[in-house]
Amino acid sequence: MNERNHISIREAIRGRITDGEWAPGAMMPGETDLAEEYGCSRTTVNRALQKLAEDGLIERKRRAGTRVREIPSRQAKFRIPILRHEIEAAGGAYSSRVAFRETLKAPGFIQSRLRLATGARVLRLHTVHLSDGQPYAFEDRWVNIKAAPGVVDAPFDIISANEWLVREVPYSSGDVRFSAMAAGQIEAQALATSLGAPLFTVERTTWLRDLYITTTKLCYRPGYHMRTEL
Amino acid sequence: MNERNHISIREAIRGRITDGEWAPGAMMPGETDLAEEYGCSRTTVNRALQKLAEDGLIERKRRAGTRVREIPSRQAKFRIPILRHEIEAAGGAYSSRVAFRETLKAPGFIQSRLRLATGARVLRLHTVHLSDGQPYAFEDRWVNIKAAPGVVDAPFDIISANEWLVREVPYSSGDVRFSAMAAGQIEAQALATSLGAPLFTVERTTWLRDLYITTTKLCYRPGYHMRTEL
DNA sequence: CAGTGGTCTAGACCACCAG
DNA sequence: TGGTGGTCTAGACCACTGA
Repeated sequence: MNERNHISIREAIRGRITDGEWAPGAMMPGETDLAEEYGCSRTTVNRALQKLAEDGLIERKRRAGTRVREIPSRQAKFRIPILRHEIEAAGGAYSSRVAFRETLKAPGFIQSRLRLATGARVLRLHTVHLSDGQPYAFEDRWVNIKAAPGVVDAPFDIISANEWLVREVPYSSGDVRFSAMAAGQIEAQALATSLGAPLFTVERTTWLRDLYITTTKLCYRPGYHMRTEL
Repeated sequence: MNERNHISIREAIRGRITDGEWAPGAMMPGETDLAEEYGCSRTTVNRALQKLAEDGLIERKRRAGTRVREIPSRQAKFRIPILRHEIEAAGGAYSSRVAFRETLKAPGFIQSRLRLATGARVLRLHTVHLSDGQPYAFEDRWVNIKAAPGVVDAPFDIISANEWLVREVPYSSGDVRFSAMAAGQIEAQALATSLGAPLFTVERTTWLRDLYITTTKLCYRPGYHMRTEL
C-alpha cells in the first residue's frame, strides 16, 4: 500500500474521500501538492485523479482545481456478452433453435429504425436461446441485407446470428435500451411461460457509420436479472 | 485530424480496426511501430491503445503483443443519476410523496442482505416519485439505522431519501440488479397502473467497507426504458 | 530469455478560465 | 493574467510470458 504506483495512490485518495477528509464540494489539494505528499511525479497523480474523475467521484477544472463531487455520479458498466458465453459462464449448456426465418420488404418501423430506402429487403429471424435445454431468451432480429449480404445463406443452425454478425460485419456504434415488457403470444410460447409475464428486454441497434446493420429485441425468461457493481 | 494527440490517434486506430485493416484475431503493430508511424512518442500510443483495450476492441498481452479481439466485447456504461435529476433532465417537474415510513426490527431477508445483527433496527420507506405530478417510479427502501443515525429524523418530505443518503453518508461500493417484475398491489396503486403490469426494476445495495447502509428497490412506471450507447 | 506492454519520471508547453 | 489541469516527450526500468 506504500507503493508509489498510480493504483495505490488512486485508492489511497479514494479512501480519503470516502472517509470524509474532504467534504462533498470541498477543494482538494492540487496535483503538485499531492505529488510531493506521495513522493511521486505529477504525471502519476494526474493519472490517479483522472480515473477518479472518470468514476464520477471528483470534478476537475482547469484553473479552478479539483473538488469532491457534491453528488457522486457513480457509473455502472456492463459488458454485453454473446448470449452463448453468458450461458456457458453460468455453467449451462448452450443451444439455440431458429423458430422463424424469412426475407421480406422492410415494414415501416424497421425501415425507419434502420434508415432503409423504401422497398429495401431485410431478414427477419426468431431465435430461442436455451440453457441446458430450457428456454433462456427469445430473440427477434431484423438484418439489413444490403449491409450483410452473406446473411441470407448463413448457417444459423450452427452459429447464432449475433455471433455470426459480430464476426463477419464490423460495426462502429450501437444503441441499447433496457425495459420490461409483457410476454405476448410469441414470447410466451417461445419461453414456455404465461401470457403477460414480465420479461426483461434488451433492444439493440448497431451501425457502421451511415450503414445500419441490424436491430434486435431480446426477451429474457421470467426471473432473469442483470447484475453489476458500482 | 492529423493532430498528434492521443485522442486523434486513438480514433484513427479505431477506424482502421472497424475498416478491417486488421482482421479479428490478427496481430497489430507494436507500440513502437505505431509511434513512429504517427510521429509521436510511445507513451501517447500506449494511452490510445489502453483506451481501446478498455473499450473491449483489442486485447493486449506482454510479450504477445496487441491483437484485435475476435469478438468485440463492447461495454455499455450507465450513469445512475439521482431520480430528481433524471426527471428534470427530461423536462419534467420533480416531486415526491412518502407513502410509508416506519422503523422496525429487520426482517430476515433484510437482515441477511444488509449483514445486520439479530434485532438490528431499520427504517423502511415507501416513496412515490412523480414527474409533472404523474407517478414516475415507486421506491421501497430499507436503511440500516446504525449506519445512518440521522435518517430517523431526516426531512424526507423535503429531500428524497436517496439524495439525503448520498449527501450525508459516504459509501464505497454498491451492487445493482436490473430486472422485470409484475406490479403487485402496492406498486400498481402507487404507479396508478394495473395489477401485473410489467415494471422495469432496479435494486441497489450500498455499503462502506463492512458497514451495509441501504438496500432499495425502484420500480419504474410501465413503458419506461433505460437507454445508452455502445 | 528476449521482446512486448506497463509504468514512472522530470521537464516542458499549452488551454482554459476564475479572479 | 496567473495558476490550474491536460498533455506530450524521451528515456528508463520492470513484469510478464510466449517462443
